[in-house]
Amino acid sequence: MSTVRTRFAPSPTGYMHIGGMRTALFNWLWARHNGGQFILRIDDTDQQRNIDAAIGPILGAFRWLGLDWDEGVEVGGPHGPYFQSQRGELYRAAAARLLDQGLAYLCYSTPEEIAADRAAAEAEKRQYVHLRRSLDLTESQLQQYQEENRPHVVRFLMPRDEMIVIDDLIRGRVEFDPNLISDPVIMRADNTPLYNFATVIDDAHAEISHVIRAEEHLSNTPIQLRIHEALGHTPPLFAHVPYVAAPGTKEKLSKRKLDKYRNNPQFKRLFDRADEVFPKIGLEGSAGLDPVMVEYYERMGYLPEAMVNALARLGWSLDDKTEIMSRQTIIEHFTLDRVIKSPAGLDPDKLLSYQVHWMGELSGVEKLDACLPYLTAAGYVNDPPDQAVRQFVGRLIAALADRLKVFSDIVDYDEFFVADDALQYDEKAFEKRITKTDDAVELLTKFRSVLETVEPFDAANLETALKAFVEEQSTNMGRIIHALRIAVTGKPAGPGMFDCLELLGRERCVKRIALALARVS
RNA sequence: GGCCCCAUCGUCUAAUCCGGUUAGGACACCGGGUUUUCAUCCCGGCAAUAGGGGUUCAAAUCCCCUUGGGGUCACCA
Repeated sequence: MSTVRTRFAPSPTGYMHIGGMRTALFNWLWARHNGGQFILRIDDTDQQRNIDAAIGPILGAFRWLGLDWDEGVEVGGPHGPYFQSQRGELYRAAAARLLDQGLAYLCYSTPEEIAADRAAAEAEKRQYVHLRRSLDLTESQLQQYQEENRPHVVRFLMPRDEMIVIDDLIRGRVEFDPNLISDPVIMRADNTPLYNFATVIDDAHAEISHVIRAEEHLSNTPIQLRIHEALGHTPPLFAHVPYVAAPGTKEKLSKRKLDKYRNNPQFKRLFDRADEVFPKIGLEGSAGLDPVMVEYYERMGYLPEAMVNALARLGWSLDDKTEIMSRQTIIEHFTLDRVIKSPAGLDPDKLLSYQVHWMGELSGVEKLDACLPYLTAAGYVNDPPDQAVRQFVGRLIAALADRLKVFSDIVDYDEFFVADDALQYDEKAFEKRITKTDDAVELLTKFRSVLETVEPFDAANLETALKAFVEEQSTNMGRIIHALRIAVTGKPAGPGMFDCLELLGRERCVKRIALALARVS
């Protein structure tokens, strides 16, 4: 039994797409499930200028999600280098071999000639297939061209004799007619390789056992299969996973359609949230980080556990009911035969429900450490936060409980950090609960005096005090508690009222009530 | 357009390979309960085999056609 070796080979584009991440995850999962290796290679056949900036966010996404790689960029390994741009010799040698054996040929057809051939075919309503004109060149012509240094590419000579059969691990048996496939260019005129060629060399060289990739590569597979054979490789097994669709659609999720997604009801909420949260923490908003990127979720404060759980469930299931799965559980059960064939739309609501679950597994300290950076970035607390801040935020997080769904939610609770006279009020709620509730002012005024004497000033004791107060005034909780909440926090919703009071402390509560009272008149 | 892939609740999916389920679960939504608010939590409800032909005692499941969606046809990856 040979080892399972999978790979993910992103091009250095500077961002990590959600769909690509899901494909990477499946590769990683399959390797881990089988105790094999996962390789991270960079497909930069086009020379890249700022490679570090271009791969940084990609590696960052892998690290965030905890997808480690056994060989590849940064970690090295026995099959390096792991940048295609540094493997030129390998490709040139392979091309030379193919040329020697007559399995590839120099193609001198100019782009104009090819365009003309294509136009002619179209005019006759015939399917265009590359004409192999250069095969008809005489020995002397070839020699002459070579002496002239005439520009040429190398084309792989597609064997036309039999149907190409792919036994795809996900899609089953798929057949292609080679007579319909043009001889692919494998080396450009500048002697650099094309993807279809480079990937074959690299996969074989790295002894990749399973090529798990997006289904748009299915039509490249017959070519790659034949190139593998021509080179004498045992081809890897192929598994083509469906693409990830935009929420509620069957359309492939694409960064080029961002503007359209702003009108997608589910995505719209994510964009809006980005515009709300990111500027507060010194980022650009949805124009800089959008929900097609993995980084969006990281910056927003989603948990890697939630993301992995959600991504794994996109096109794969464990059984008929298991939804919540840890990384270990997923690794244990992940198999390619349970990957579905049809595209799946990312569902932000479902992602959030996983998030709520995994957030619930965290300890207070873990939440604290994750929330603090948001508060310092927003300027709500000192940087670095001192012990008093840590303690206060820790208590706030405890009071927030399940209300904190993603870490960045913490910046919504500015009322616990701003100066009393800078408190923002929800005007509608203020009006309803204070201005237009006839005895609110009176009750607030009286209860303020009570607050001045409550000792100790903690939630339990405050609750007792308020109950006694309500009884004494022959009123009910509802008459005062809402008014109190608005007066003290400015908002109609939030943590338990008594927790809010305790958190703020006597002095601030008393002052805020006075401030609110002053607003009425 | 050629070639290839796909098709179950609004969404993610189970059951499809190997025909027999009241077509199951989750998210969302709606209703109820818990809660001082919000959030959580608990209970209940709504809701699907794209259409048409076959084969069969029996079809979501096998076959064919139609329709719809998607991918791909580069000196991109």
